[in-house]
Amino acid sequence: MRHDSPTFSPLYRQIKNLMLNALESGEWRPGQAIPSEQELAIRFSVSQGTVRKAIDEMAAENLLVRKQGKGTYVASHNDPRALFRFLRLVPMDGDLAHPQSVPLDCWKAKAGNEAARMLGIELGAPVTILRRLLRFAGKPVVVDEIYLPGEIFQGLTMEVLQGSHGSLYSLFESRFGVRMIRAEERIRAVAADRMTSETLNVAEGTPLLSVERVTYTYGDRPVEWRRGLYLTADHYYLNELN
Amino acid sequence: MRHDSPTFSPLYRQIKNLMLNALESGEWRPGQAIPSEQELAIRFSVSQGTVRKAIDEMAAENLLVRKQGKGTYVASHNDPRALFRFLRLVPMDGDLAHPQSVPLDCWKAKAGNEAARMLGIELGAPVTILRRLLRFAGKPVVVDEIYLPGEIFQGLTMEVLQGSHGSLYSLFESRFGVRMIRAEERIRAVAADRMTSETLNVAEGTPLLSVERVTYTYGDRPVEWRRGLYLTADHYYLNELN
DNA sequence: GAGTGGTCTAGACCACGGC
DNA sequence: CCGTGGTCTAGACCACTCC
Repeated sequence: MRHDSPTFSPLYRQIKNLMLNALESGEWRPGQAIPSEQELAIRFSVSQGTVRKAIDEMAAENLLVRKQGKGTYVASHNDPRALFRFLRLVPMDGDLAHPQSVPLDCWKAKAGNEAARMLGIELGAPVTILRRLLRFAGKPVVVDEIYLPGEIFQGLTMEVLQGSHGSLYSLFESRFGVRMIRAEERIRAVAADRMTSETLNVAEGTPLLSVERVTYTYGDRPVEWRRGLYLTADHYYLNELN
Repeated sequence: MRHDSPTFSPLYRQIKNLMLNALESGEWRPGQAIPSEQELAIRFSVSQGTVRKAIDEMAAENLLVRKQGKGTYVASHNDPRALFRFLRLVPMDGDLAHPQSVPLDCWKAKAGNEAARMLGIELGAPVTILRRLLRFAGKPVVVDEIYLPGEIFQGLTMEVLQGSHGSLYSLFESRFGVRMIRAEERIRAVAADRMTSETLNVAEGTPLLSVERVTYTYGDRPVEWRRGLYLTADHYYLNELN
């Protein structure tokens, strides 16, 4: 019998979708182990090889992490290895000390034209805006302005930010149940304006990297829009092309 | 019997290495089809599944391209889809016209300190230096200065460059048998100097993206070092974080 | 030793491209 | 219709982790 359906999708991909649902619904939480391949094979009534292929894809997408001899785990931004997955800025003298995040400001507003388009929300819908500074070895290097859909990030305040210690995405994951899984960055070179130059302690007009990022969660839903200005005197943005 | 060897490598990876040799030696050439999975299984005396897993990895690394129903092919920079694999600059108004490469200058020199380090060659070894301009829709947007090991790229002259029509990497592949498979880019923001500002037709001091790239061929051997200056008034550098 | 993921095999069948 | 890659299965055995 031929299979003429134009929407054909192989079994392992259907299994993958079921597993994505388990992640999205919160049945399996970041940091926790998911059931063993054998258990999943029984649960979904397929062979272990088919489950395996589904997990393979999800591991390649950084959704799951396999650990031989232990099990398969839901990826988490609490994992320190995840920090530099989204922050590609590297010190020129390989000083790998973690940057320090300093919240500058946090307020609520209504989505403007651009924010609404980027976040896929209504014009005028509530957004939370956050400004923060990143210090490397004490020196200010990055200023970020971050737009978040107000509905999802209710209760995000300066107090919450100041009480948090890991990365922002780690906080978003733990406190708001939002896991960032993919992002697009648009990079340009700009001159530092007055305000930014003061924050970064450089001359006005200094060339800076402008990094606009849209970040997506499960189902390719955009949940963050941010613009970062990077001082690249002692750092560079590292990108691997494969 | 336990396998205590610390250098254990699974069968499919050994097969992969054999196949990498076939690529490196030129037995299989860019654009051509490699033998079928069944033939390879017989040739290497393993099951088809094991060959499959080797090919899977190489396809994921963009070394091979699978085409269902036809066969598996050696990836080639002649393939138009390969163009934007290494050029991440995108027009702000989605104008997808291919950029035009204009060679400006080409001369031979001896490797300085930095070039020698980046290319992994001796200080003073011969290098070929190439300057070229990239135009998008007629407008100058990128100036590149490209350092190539002279030994590998013997016979690269302005005439050769002007007579070539595809991408540079396409030329390198066809004419010099050098296939670029991976690159690292270090990106910073800089101010346009006098010469660059004239070439790009902008004011001196205009912020530009400085993109330093080291490109590697088989066996992680560096074979190109280049510095590009990108005008990001009407374009941006697009990076996908996964 | 028990349990997990990782490898390898052999065979059946499906989807696709081209003759 | 054939040959190609793509999927799915069932089972054996290996490597790693933890108790």
